[in-house]
Amino acid sequence: MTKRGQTAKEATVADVARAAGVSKAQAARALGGYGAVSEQVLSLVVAAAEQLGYRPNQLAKSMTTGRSNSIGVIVGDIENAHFGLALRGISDEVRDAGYTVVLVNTDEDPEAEAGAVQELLQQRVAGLIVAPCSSTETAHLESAQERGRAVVLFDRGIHGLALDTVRVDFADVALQVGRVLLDAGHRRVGYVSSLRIPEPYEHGMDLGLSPVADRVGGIERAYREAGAEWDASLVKLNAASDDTLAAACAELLDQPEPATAVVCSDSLIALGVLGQIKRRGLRIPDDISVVAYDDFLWTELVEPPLTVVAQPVYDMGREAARVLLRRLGHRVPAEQLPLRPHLVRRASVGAPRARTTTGSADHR
Amino acid sequence: MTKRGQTAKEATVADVARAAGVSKAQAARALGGYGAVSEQVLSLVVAAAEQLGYRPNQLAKSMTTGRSNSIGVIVGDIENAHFGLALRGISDEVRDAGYTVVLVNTDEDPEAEAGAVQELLQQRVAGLIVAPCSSTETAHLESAQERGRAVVLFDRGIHGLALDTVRVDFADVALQVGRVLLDAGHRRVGYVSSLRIPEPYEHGMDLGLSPVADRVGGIERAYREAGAEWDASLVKLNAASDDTLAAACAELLDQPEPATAVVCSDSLIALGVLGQIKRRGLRIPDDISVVAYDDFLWTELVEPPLTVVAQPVYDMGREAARVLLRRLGHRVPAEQLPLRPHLVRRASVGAPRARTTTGSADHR
DNA sequence: CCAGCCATTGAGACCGGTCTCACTTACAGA
DNA sequence: TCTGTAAGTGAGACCGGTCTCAATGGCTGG
Repeated sequence: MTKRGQTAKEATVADVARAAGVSKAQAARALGGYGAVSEQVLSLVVAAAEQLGYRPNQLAKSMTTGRSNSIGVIVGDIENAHFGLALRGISDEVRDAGYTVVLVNTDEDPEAEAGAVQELLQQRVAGLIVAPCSSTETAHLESAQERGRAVVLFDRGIHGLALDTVRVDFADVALQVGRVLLDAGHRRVGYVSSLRIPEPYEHGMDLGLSPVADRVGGIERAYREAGAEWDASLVKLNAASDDTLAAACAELLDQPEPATAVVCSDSLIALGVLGQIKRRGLRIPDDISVVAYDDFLWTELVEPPLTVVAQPVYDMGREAARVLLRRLGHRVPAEQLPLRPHLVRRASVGAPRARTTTGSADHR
Repeated sequence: MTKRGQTAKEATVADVARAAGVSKAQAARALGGYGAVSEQVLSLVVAAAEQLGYRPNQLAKSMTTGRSNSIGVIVGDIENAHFGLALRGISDEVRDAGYTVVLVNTDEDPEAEAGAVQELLQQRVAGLIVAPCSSTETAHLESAQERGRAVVLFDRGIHGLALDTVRVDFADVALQVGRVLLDAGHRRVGYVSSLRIPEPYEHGMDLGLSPVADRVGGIERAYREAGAEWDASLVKLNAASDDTLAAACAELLDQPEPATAVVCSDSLIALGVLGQIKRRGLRIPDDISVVAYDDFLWTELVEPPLTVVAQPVYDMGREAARVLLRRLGHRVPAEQLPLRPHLVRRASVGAPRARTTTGSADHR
């Protein structure tokens, strides 16, 4: 019954044709469900295929047709639940259209990202969904686009690139975040993100179409509109590793005039920041207030529950996949999934501690 | 400079050969780095390739050589940080050997899993790493094995299948967990897992080489050795969705003699169980003790910090990849990564509440 | 009864690489 | 000078599908 040979050669159309006593062309037609095939030939071929355990070779199919059935997904860090969930959305949506997902993790490294694009293009994926780790180094994406490959950007857009981008607009919700902190009385609010940027953040710096731009901009605007002071030096980017994150926290917390509130750009950052806060023995929200982006289950279970900005990550993934599929000529629902973030107020934001103005921190 | 045509035909070896004025065979040799090629031809070809923007077609390469450069990974739920992290390990290890990862999410559905195996086999992946969602339905994995494809099982093994399996041995640590609960005075300890099993759990049921078997077995053994009572009906499997998880929690908590401790099979389950506990207004560890498998950052940040069994998930992923690569004839470090789990005692285990023996729950 | 149309069929080219094989040429050793 | 060896080269088969094209045969309308 079962072949013993380890390198069991797979049966090919030619094998099936031979077994069924018809031409290769006819067997291929019967198997592939195209062209004209008589009942008789059909059943002969189907029986032979069954008997030989024929399984079409997707590689050969892709090669001849030029159409691939896989799409490439490039993310900075699958460990990040944000991407995990998005990936799930992509995967679910794309599967219905008959595609599989080739995943590459870049560790938030632009070079690795460029390499991944190359590799996936060589693998002739039908299209690419990329969560770019840099808003500035984009040559590889442009080149992919130029080669006529469908590319969809996820989360982060890039100015001046005519690439489809799926991202949610954080302007409003970020403004809300700013106001919440402002109203609570905070004047020194930190922002921590893993976004790659060559230099430290400054006022009005172009962060591309990154959500970070929206989010920082929103807070800034809230303060500006209220005529309140806003310190851009408390925006800490490049916190992609444990070390850099720790450094960012140190800069925010271990200074004469520490931040009294910190906004975390995603749940992974939040986890790290929370750890740093805990290590210093600071209490939330008495000593420091915290707001995080992404509403994952655990944010409600920590003490105190975190005030967060919820975003429909799963649907964002689906939407990215839909945009891509559309570009590939598939029929997908025309309406766009509503991708609106909203603020979930819980208990991690409070009034800043009354401090002496002498500038010497009094904790620890 | 850049082609305008959208369907920009990619340059082929033949194109390069023509441009360089050499034969296709020579161009291929120069480009592929095999066979004998003179300096002169080499530079001519390289220049021509450069100029045409030649990019090898991985599909064609795989087809002719029969060697694919992608490996398939099938998991039940990428959303689960456990798999996310493992995937990362796999991805990192495999990339060094020049492979990419094709990922399929099965939603813990055995049928979807079987379909995924088919699909990936048709795509001619070099090998498969599967975290099987069932310990009983395994025909698709056997068949893949029989076809001479390398298959490595992750997390869950299957009795009687000669498949390489990467899993950690939980026997010792599970015994520890059992003793900790026993010593704290618990007599009714629940276990919640998403493992698919046709019927409810019973004493001595064969759960295959699933970690759940180890874990439940360890607790059971601790109680047996101490001559203490152990109620197998408190083992709740099949809790793969929000609903089934809620149902399992209801069965454990909303009964005359509720469980006084609950062990969560993974972090996703723990998140769900914690939510259910919170909803009921129960307090940890006063009203109920909790132990969870997988030590993710958030488990230390909840109140109280969770007592957990830590396992080297990332390394497990790497090890699975290594086993697979070895099977594919690659050289990888011979020693096996040590995959030892250990108990991290934090504050979520305490003594069960003294209860009246009348059997009426007094919470709420 | 014959042209015309259509369903069915097989031969063979093609996709873009790899690789075998035969052939040429250069050079070393005898 | 002759032979043996090795490097360099090109022609063409091959992988496993798809698809074009021409040929065949049955059936219909005039």
